[in-house]
Amino acid sequence: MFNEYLFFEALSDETRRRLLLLIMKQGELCVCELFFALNLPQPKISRHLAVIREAGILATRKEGTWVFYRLHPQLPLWAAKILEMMAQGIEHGNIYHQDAKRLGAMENRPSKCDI
Amino acid sequence: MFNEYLFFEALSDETRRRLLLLIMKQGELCVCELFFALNLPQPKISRHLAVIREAGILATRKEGTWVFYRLHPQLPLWAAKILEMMAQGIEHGNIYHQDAKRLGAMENRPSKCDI
DNA sequence: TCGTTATATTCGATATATGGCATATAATAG
DNA sequence: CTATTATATGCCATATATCGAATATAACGA
Repeated sequence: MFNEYLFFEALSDETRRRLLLLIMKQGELCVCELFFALNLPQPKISRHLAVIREAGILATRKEGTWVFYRLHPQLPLWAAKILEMMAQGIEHGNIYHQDAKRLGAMENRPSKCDI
Repeated sequence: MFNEYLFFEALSDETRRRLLLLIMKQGELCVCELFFALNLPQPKISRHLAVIREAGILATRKEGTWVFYRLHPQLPLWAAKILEMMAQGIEHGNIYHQDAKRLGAMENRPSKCDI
């Protein structure tokens, strides 16, 4: 069940907030897209995603070698609202804009493939 | 100006969430009341309050030797809403109940003195 | 099978946070 | 002034988080 301690811990790191904002904006993203957008070492992305996932905030879906992350469907309402408010409050920061921009410039995105 | 990094950092510690919940519920509390309610060493209370205050979440008012803490009046709306949702999401936990109970049992509370 | 791509994990070093205890400061009363 | 109460801070030990680099795993195609 959902653990408030892990939830707030997950939000306390900027890299994790960057990941969350992108995922929330796009609905679902695979690791390589997040990796490309944030322009950080892949193991770092992977580890931070694991922290968010283990907090119950993200769910995953596998498709071949890709792993897609999305908001967890059973996320408590109050937690979902906090994430919404967080996005609203911070999305105007430069870092988040740059992430979105890089993602937009990415070619051959798995999300956009028709399989 | 308000710093999102410090804001989420402040929410990531349980002692600080306990302090915030009590202050939000009561409107304003002095350190000795929070100290009594949480039943933790006074320096610990003081330092955690400082973290929340330095994050721009709390404002203080001095009255003699007492220092009263309340939500900062210029808290951004999105941040205030996050605090509300946080309270809603976690207030049913045992720890928070016990804090409120101890506070209720405290005698000679500065807040309740007529000066 | 081997090689490639995508993702996750381990390890060890370093940074940051937290805690306890003692002490400092500040305000007030006598 | 001194003593007392309320609050804050300094110092140091310890716990926890984060990082980079290397490596492991997993799925797929040739």
